[in-house]
Amino acid sequence: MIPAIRGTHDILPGEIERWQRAEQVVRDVCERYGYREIRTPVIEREELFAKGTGETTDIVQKEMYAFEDKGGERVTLRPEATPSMVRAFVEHALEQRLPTVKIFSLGPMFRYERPQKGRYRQFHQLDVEVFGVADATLDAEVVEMAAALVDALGIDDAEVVLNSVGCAECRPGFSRALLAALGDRAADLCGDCRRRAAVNPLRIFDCKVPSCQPIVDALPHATDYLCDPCRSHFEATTALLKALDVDFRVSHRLVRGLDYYTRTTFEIRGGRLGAQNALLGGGRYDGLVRQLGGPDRAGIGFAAGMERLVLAMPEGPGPRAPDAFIVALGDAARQSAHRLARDLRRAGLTVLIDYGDRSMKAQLRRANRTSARHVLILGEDELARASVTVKHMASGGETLVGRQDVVRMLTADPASAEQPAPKRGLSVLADDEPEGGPGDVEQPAPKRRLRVPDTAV
RNA sequence: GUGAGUGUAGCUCAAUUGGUAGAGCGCCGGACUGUGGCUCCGGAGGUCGCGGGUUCAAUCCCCGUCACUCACCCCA
Repeated sequence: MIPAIRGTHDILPGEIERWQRAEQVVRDVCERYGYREIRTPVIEREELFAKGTGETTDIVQKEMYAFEDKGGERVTLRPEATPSMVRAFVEHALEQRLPTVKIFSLGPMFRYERPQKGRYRQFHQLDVEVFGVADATLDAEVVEMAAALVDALGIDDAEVVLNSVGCAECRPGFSRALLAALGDRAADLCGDCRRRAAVNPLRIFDCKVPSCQPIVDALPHATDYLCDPCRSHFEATTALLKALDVDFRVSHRLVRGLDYYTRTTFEIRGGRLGAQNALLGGGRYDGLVRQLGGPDRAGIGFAAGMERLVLAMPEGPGPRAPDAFIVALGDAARQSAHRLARDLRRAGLTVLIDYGDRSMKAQLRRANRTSARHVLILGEDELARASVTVKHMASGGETLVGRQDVVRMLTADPASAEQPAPKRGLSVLADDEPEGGPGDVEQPAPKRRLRVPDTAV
């Protein structure tokens, strides 16, 4: 056997249903907030992340799948989405095409890290970005949307954490204040923290080493060192968030690991996730577009870890039960059975059938395992009478139905009659008959509701 | 990159103080010549992660290695 690459994983039937549910919710929420989907390549120039994500970050320094391609180009599998989104925004002048540039993307990211719970080498992110809007009302809306997303996924033990890390004007002052406050206690910090103090003092707040905690607790807070514009931006953000009834906690210890963040940063943390408890994280990055060679435009967004969202989501329904399972007995019946399957499928039903010459018992056992609502038995008797035995699995009841009436009988069940609108493009052959087939005693489970696209703008 | 724990049937796990392995679930079949789910009976399925060492003999002991899990780190 050739096993999967470390840190990658297959999403199998049984688990994929959760993913599909998560992706559906994600798309719905994004659409409701006015975001348009874009898809960017998983491979980019290495330079994009060196400049975008930041040369000093661990992501760029040691986690990228970077290599030289056959043309001698330095390329890399993307470790995160934001720089690609910025690139696409600039490269296609999206601000000329969209009224407001609110875009989202869903796809795999790659980081060479040691796998653990909620962390993989190939993982998937939802990425949400807005370009060209500097106003604090957007900061609040983005955070509120992130909270709404988590809520819509049914994750109820999540916590919104907020902070402001200032801007290019005021952050250097804060860094100096940090170092000053540290003073000679810097020597008592752990090795990592001493390294952070030299490279990126803000990250000292991230430390979990117990011996560092008293020192870190005594450090000044970023929000006390904001310049006037940053302060009022933060105040406006928190005020609107309160007005929007978003529960959040301001934590001066929330510092994000990427270099480009300015002003608002936030994170949503969830339970049952182990150490990697950040469901999503993001913030404002007003200098990034320009830094990547674009116009001077504000930016804000967040990325959510799909694996983590799926992990934190409550259990949902399993796969949809098939409408029918066809049992064919004998070679003569088998061809007819496949024609019946085709006709029912054309009418929009989910229909399964067994293959090969298996006993009736074996076929029924398989039918039972698929939770099919009906079993359609087609043997020599039925063939001779041009009919089909329709067995309702839940009750065990059977009726002999004329071959030409089977489609109508199964499509006319009361549950699907409740939803007359859907099945776009499928009903070519189906409902040319009047409603209400032959008296149908069966009471099948209701069909899953089809989603009606929200066309409101 | 560091640390700890774990690798035995498709899945969840036993056992052997060193004598080459079992259960439950699942799968296939039978009891029921064309009727599932329950029950009973039978069957298939294992390089005991991989490599080396010690030994008459290793799934068990030793060394190495790989993988998985969790944590550090980092981050979604």
